[in-house]
Amino acid sequence: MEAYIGEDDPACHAAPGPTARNAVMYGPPGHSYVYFIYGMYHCLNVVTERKGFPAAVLIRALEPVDSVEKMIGHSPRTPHYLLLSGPGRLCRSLGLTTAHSGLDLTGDRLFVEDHHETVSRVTRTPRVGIRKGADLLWRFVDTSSAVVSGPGRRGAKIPAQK
DNA sequence: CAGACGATGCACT
DNA sequence: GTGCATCGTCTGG
Repeated sequence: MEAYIGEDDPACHAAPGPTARNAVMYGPPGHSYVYFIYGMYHCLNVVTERKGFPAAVLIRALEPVDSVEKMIGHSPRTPHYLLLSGPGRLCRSLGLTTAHSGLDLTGDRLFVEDHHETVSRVTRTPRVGIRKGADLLWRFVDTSSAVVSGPGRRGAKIPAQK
């Protein structure tokens, strides 16, 4: 995941100030922010800060635990171990679009569950795919999960699918 | 209203 | 390693 924090973060969608697109980032935390990029991909974010302060974390990868067949249906040509690896693929495999933006993630349409799992090791790296703000180490990788997303992650090792 | 560009992924060399 | 697909959003006129 990657953090995008406030109007002072040059890579944050809220850097230009409030617009129609980033409005949800100014809303209450715990809500989804899905945006459309490069004419063909969507990216999923979670709004993290209080209402009025624009910040969110971009979800770059998740570990598939269920409904893998459905994901394959959305991404027929994607190798199974990469279904949720990469923000664009992740949204495509889950069928997420801008129609899923602004949803309460404690609701029942799109939500986050607490399974009381802990991450043993987290590595900080520069954020991927941006020009501005590239010096900030605001990308956080679960080192225990070998699925690593983003350009230049060549040779990333993938854990066995369950 | 036109033009530039991007928090990407994938095919191809 | 390079290039391209493809379009919503923002900026400037």
